[in-house]
Amino acid sequence: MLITPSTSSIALQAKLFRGFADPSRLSILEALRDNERTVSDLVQTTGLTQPNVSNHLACLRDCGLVSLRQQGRFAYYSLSDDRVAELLLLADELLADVARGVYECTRYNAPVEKTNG
Amino acid sequence: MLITPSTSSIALQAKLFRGFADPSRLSILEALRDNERTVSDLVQTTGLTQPNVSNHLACLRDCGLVSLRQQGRFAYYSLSDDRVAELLLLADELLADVARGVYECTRYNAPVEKTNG
DNA sequence: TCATCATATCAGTATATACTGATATATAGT
DNA sequence: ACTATATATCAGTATATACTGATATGATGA
Repeated sequence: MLITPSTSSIALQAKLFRGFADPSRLSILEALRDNERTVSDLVQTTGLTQPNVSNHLACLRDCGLVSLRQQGRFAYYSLSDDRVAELLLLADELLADVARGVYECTRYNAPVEKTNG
Repeated sequence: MLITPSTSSIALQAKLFRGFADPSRLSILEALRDNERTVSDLVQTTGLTQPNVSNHLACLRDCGLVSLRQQGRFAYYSLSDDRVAELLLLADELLADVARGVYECTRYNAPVEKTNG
């Protein structure tokens, strides 16, 4: 896209939203909504592989959405800011009204989800 | 990722956030924040090509983030819900505090931006 | 030191998707 | 009907990135 004076802040915002724009990262964020969790906690909760969870956590951390508290062998992750949960909540509410539209949005599908086999 | 009872709502939310998670779509949403706009308006404002703008608008519309009012040859687009603007605002505020982290997030780059040439 | 556990990182692959250029559709004016 | 204008759609390409399996790192305990 064209580069304008305000482009960089737009790009930043897009990056921020990309933190939320993936089912795996979202399920991690959801799991962190009430409690801090270890990586293996999150692996159990989300069903993702451990490297995958770690990778998403690194992204979320780089982007400032989650914080890390290291204790011995364990890495405790938590939401870094109340507004992360607020954004999730607001999205929930918006979704309640536009859900039908989102359901029918076939233009950009979520990544294909593999069933066992 | 693993499919659980709550997966589908997570997937929906991820789709919703993907509407916001692209610089081009964000600049369109920003342009719509105060006024409804025609497609060619948006082409001018964003510097994107017309097919590209139309494509993003179709996505945003399918996902319920923008509304269309057709009038003759012109298509007037606007934000479909106040909460879309609210989400943008909340992200702005969050960004103000985590901007440094987002800047340094090299894990997932924004799509390469082409300069003239 | 050796084994185990928790987590992070790496290489490679497959897929999703943002973009362009060409073209189709539709409306308005002459 | 013809032209111009506004927008949508299509085919094709390039890139970003989510994922897996293997491996590295680092802490704990025997």
